[in-house]
Amino acid sequence: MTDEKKPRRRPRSDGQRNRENLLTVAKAAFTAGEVDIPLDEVARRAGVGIGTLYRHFPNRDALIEAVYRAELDRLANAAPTLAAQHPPVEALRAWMRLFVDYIAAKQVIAPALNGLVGGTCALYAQSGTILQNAIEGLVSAAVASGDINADIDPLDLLRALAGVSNYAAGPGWETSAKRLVDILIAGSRRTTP
Amino acid sequence: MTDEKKPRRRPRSDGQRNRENLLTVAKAAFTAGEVDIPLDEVARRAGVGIGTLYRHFPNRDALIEAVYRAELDRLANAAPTLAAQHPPVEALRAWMRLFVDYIAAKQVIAPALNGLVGGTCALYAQSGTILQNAIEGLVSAAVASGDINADIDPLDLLRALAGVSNYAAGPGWETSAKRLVDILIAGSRRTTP
DNA sequence: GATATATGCGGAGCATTACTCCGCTTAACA
DNA sequence: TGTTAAGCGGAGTAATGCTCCGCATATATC
Repeated sequence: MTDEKKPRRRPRSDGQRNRENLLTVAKAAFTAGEVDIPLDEVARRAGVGIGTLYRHFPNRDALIEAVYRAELDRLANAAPTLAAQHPPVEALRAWMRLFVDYIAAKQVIAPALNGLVGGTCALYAQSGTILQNAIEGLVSAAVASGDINADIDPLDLLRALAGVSNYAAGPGWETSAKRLVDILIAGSRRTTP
Repeated sequence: MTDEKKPRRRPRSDGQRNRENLLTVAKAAFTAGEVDIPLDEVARRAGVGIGTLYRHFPNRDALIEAVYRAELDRLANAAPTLAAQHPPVEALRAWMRLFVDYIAAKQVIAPALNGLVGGTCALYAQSGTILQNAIEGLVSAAVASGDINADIDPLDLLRALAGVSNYAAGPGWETSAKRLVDILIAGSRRTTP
């Protein structure tokens, strides 16, 4: 049934190079706040035709997802490291702060999510899974150690943070977001009977 | 300096009626999840020309803001009532839950915010002020009564809730959001020394 | 090297949609 | 009932997402 044909040829080198160029240009544009940049313009800056762009990324969302996938991976990969270095609750706190830092520094994830969540939730669902797994590991460890409540849904924490990042604006935003991290942690703590 | 000319005539009745129709249709569409509905279609459903739509609402954002302004007002107006009926912390909790209910029932605020926050933050800033005032009143009362921490920024709570509403999806969302309310309240509580 | 061919390139062209412009209509006022 | 300006309507414009298909070229074979 699964008639997967092994590719007979190696992928063409120029194809991969163009793909890289497109991702680089798109990431730069999104980071600079040009979330609504016309795709023609992305193709032009990358020095390829519009057709090439659409072959690599069948629509706008696909391009955006590809750009952020790498970023999200890096964020997710930090989770195990932190878990190894800190006690559970502090690892969770550290990761959440890292999340904030990440958004603050790059200002990349938030604006992109905005344009997407409305239409195709699929993107968020797919990319989000990576982050979900990351935070779930941290939370379950903290639950196991008895530090935080068992009925915490890790996704709730993630959603709250992502939400705050949406409205990131003004200079005081970052400290405000970190305050929220502390509130969330405190609110998740197991009420010592 | 303020050369405000008193309008010489009363506004035309059909003008107001058309405006109402447009708002009604737009609200219905947005509530039904058709956030990306073409404006021509809105005009058509309202039985007016596209030109009429654009005279009343110079662009898409203006229409969306007008639709939600009324909703937000109702939400904000509930705050004083709740404050009169409950002790401070419970009033705050009740209002936050109401916020969630509101979004859950209407599914109106969230998808609209999505399409907007990215581009023009002005809308959120303007409409948001209404909600900001509402929650600030509740929070400061709870601070005054000594129930919650003084360094809580009401906006943080609001942002977290709004954020969760952005990713509202799936059946279990509402209960999840209410759990978050409790987490936020618990995390805001003054640590009794 | 030379040849064959699949893989990838490129941009003209189509469809959709936000927004404008201006002549016509009609409600408000005398 | 006549005058007038506020308001109506939709054809038209510009911008943008996306498709299609002939052409170019990197890869594999001899």
